[in-house]
Amino acid sequence: MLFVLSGEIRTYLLSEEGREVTLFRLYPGELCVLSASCVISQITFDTQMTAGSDTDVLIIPANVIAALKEKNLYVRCFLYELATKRFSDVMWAMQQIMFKGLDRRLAEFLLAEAERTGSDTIRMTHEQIAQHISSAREAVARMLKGFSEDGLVELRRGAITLRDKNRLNRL
Amino acid sequence: MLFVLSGEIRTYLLSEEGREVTLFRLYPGELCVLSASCVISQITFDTQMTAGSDTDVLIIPANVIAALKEKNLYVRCFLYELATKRFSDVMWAMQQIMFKGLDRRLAEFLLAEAERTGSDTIRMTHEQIAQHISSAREAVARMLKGFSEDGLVELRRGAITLRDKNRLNRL
DNA sequence: AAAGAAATGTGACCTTGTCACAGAAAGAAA
DNA sequence: TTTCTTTCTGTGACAAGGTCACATTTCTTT
Repeated sequence: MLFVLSGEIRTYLLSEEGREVTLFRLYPGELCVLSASCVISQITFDTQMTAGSDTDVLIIPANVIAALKEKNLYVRCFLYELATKRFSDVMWAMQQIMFKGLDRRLAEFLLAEAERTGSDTIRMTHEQIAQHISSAREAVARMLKGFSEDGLVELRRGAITLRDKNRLNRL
Repeated sequence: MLFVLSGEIRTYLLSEEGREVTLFRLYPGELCVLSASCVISQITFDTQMTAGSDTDVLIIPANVIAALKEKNLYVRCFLYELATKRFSDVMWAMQQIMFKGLDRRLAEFLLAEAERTGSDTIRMTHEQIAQHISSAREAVARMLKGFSEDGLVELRRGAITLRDKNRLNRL
């Protein structure tokens, strides 16, 4: 089981062909049980995790968790509760991917990133953005170009500056 | 909270525009907590349910569940455990939808239905099949036509008969 | 039979993912 | 600085599958 101290962890599904679907991201202070699928038998799927930046994590070994889970009902309950919380995160991602067009997803992501980092300039490559919104690099590049032509954003290599947040919001 | 006595319940997400994404199906003897999102605060998304055939269900009122959950830790744990089980179901559906082509999804669905009902003739409309595999009726119709031209299935109004399960499996 | 409803067929179009490169910008090595 | 290499980004062609708008067909009901 993981506890994030610093940095950022992205959790995603990986298909046989190598396609990725991002489920959620973990930030400092967050705890995640999906890596403990060996302990929680109800979790029958596999997920991948990768650090988006330099990251410190505490790893609690599976056998420790398993022992605690057997001994203490509160721990057991807590673990399931955590899993259920992630369930909701995943459902949010699923609705985004299934129901919203790429333009909205991209706009929402850019706005959320600006909010999170406290800066209107997002230092990320198209590739990274594509991973986060579960799309393809080329599609993101084309969409960003469109945004840029509409004066919504300004593009530089490795960075995107938001120029008109209101109109981005209106998508 | 729902307990299915007979029939079949389909649980799905509904978008603002009316698109549906099927999450899982419930059969007799199964219990589902997603309808109890008011009781389990970690569940922050909404789902829809619809009966696929005449169905009998036991409905356990939210306040009963809520009371039990507060009083008894085992009950609380059990509820979260159920939610986690559904989490896995949903992840399975998600992988199907995101990673597999329509041909495979359709073939797998037909084979699974034949298995489940014990008959090689599946009595369903294209519309219903499309709902179950979260696709569009027209796409299913076209794909079935292809299958039929390849001699994999035989089509009649309201029913599909599997003619070559081996080749369907090989998709 | 006739009318109506339900199921299916079809073509056109749009979005987005995929593939295959080409060009540009930044860093590293010389 | 020049050159080489890596990392980004841009672009066109294509395919899958969802959407829309109807046309047809088949079944039910009256």
